[in-house]
Amino acid sequence: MKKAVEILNKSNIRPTLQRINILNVILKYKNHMSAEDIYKILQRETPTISRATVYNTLNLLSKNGILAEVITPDSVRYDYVEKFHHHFYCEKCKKVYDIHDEFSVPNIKKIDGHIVKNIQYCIVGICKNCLNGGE
Amino acid sequence: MKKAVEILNKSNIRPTLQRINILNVILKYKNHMSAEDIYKILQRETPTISRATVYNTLNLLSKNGILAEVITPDSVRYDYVEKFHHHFYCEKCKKVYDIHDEFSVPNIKKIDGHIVKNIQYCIVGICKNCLNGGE
DNA sequence: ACCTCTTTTAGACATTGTCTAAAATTATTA
DNA sequence: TAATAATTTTAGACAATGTCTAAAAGAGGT
Repeated sequence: MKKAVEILNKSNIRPTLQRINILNVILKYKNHMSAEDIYKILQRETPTISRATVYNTLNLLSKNGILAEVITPDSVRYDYVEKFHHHFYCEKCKKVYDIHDEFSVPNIKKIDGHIVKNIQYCIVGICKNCLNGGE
Repeated sequence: MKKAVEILNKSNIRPTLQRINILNVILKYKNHMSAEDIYKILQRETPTISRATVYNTLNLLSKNGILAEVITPDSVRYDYVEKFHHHFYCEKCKKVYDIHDEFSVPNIKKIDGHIVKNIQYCIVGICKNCLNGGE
């Protein structure tokens, strides 16, 4: 599985073992996980991984456009995005769903003098599954 | 300053002392504060106020449409909204700014089978003030 | 090898939010 | 009014999320 290494190299990010592992977790589970989720999964394999490394790496990958930060009411989730899409957050089960409907987001780089780095919809509600009583 | 009691009564929420105080803090400071901010301010006057009361009340007021929950990457902020507007979050100073530009938000009640309760933009970047070196 | 720069670690600390059982308050009924 | 029922608040433990720092480990260039 050399995809992670390629992705890192393309952005001139030194492909350390930790970074590869972190990216691989995201590529494998496609769950919109929080940093803590990713940290916990990695700890099972490599108990010495540091929380700071996970947070720093996720930040680095986001800054380089490799990951999208999905903002939810309870945490930031990370998503490896190949095709742009929106996200829906269920306030009951806390899951994030991809939304492929194409409503547009204004393409602004600056507003009222502030520099815009990231603009996204936060769509919050109760998901299909929870409406049916959860599982 | 519009009466907190009136606002509560109009929504049939029993105007207890704690609820009045909480709402008054929001009406007075127009700062897009987090629950913790509000809790800390109230503690100065009434040290016995409970964190749970603050969180429960903010929730109740939001559910009744009295307050808007502004979702940011680090916390939910509360805003007493008279006229609908958007928000900008500065990732450096953590401040939230009102944005009165009118780009529209899709008016959807349901998407992919999920019920939508709240849809808003998350606009993140560096604010005008921090660009000028902060204060 | 040596030196320098980058990266990771460990763990304390801070912030944000949830939960619960008991106490206090308010409303309702007898 | 007194007794009872329902609502609200409290205190504080607990949980989840995120930041920070100094020291150690690792990698690259000469």
